[in-house]
Amino acid sequence: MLSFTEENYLKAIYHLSAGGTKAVLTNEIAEAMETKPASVTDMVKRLASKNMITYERYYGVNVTKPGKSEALSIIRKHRLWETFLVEKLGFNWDEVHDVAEQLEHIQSPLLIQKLDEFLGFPSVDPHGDPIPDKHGKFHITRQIPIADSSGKKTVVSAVKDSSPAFLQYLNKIGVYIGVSIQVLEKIEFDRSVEIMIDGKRKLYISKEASENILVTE
Amino acid sequence: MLSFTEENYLKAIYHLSAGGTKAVLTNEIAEAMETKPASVTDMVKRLASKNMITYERYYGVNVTKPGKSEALSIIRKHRLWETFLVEKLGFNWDEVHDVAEQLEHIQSPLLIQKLDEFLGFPSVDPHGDPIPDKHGKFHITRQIPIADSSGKKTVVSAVKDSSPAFLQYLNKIGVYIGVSIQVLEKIEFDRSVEIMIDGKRKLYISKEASENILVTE
DNA sequence: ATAAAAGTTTAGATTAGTCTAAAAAATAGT
DNA sequence: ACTATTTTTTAGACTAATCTAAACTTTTAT
Ligand SMILES: [Mn+2]
Ligand SMILES: [Mn+2]
Ligand SMILES: [Mn+2]
Ligand SMILES: [Mn+2]
Repeated sequence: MLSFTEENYLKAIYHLSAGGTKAVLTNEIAEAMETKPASVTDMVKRLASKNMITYERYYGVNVTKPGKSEALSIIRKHRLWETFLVEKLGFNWDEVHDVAEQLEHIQSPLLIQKLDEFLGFPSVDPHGDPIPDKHGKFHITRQIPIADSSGKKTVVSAVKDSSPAFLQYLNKIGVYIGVSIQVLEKIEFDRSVEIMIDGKRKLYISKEASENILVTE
Repeated sequence: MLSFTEENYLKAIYHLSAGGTKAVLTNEIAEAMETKPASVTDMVKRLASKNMITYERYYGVNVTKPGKSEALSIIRKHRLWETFLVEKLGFNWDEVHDVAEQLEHIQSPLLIQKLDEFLGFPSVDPHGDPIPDKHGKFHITRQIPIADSSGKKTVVSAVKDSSPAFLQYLNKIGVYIGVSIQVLEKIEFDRSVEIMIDGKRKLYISKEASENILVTE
């Protein structure tokens, strides 16, 4: 049984490890968790003693198999709750993250099973992120930033940055999951991109914005 | 901002004070919270310093106006979540309490507003308990144990004990909120009661059981 | 009225999670 | 190869929430 705080650390570590594929450093964790490195050292020892990660002094941590499974369960809950908030309660996609950060810690397998069923076993959350199934499996669809797309008409399938600030900007310019989008021109000077949204609105977006709007290749 | 633990203490104190009407003793709180009296003394000092209760040494605590409002908000959340679990996710009424104990601590006024709306602004939870509105107001319908009812046909409107053990027994004998019920005879020997359920099933229930099945007078 | 019992509080310790400051190890630069 | 910088760890302290054991009030019973 992990505590609330341990769950948050483990999830952050899992994300930083790119799905458990690489070692994660103390300072990275401290930055992600907005705590001090000294606190991280304490916590990684605790998580290591619970076999969620392996820890080697001065080197970093790796997520173990049980750690991955635990992290995926938390991510599953987070994304199911986000889906519930948008699909059933009528939240906007920029309002759900903080509430889901709380809801993801509720302990009840029955609740998650019933919620999943109630939502019709969704495979992606409101930001286009995949929802792991109860065994931690999910489809990794190749998603690329629009700037790297071919220039043909495609469809927005996810956003990389889910911060309210970015999502609210997307609301303003009419970009959402499922909208048609086409890259008309890439400006060499500042790497900004001219796009056509929904086949009718033309506008320029910054390099940063373009890197956070993803389409399926 | 109260912590998770402070919220639980405050709610217990509010319930023990019968809605904020009487003083509550240290040992009562310790028993309700399954902690030791020494821990309660510490906690009531904290809650008093946050103006949720007033505390007088060796005498007990009283819930303040802001304390009542806070407690009612937690109770509102608890009962809305229980209603959600039963009405929308298909939980049985004996499965919801422990999950609601967790969900009641989620902090998001928007969430509760939207949940209330999604549920159609319910006024009672799955156990017949009233749900306070956003201002903490609720209807106190006079509910009495069936044994004290007139002997005419009435309708079960609430249960006093919401423990899984009791609710599962009620499931077994076919008693639920809204079922028709009639007291046929009160046995003098052990105060057990013969009842007619749904106009067709006759059976005996114990004094204890009869005291926990409530009808509207 | 005094002693015994019951109830409550204080004192001191423990654990989780955090911090600052200092020490130690790893890395980079000359 | 040696020094300087960066990164990480340790040591020691703090708060919230808990406990046990001892001390103190209040209540009850003779
Ligand atoms: Mn999120
Ligand atoms: Mn998301
Ligand atoms: Mn309940
Ligand atoms: Mn209830």
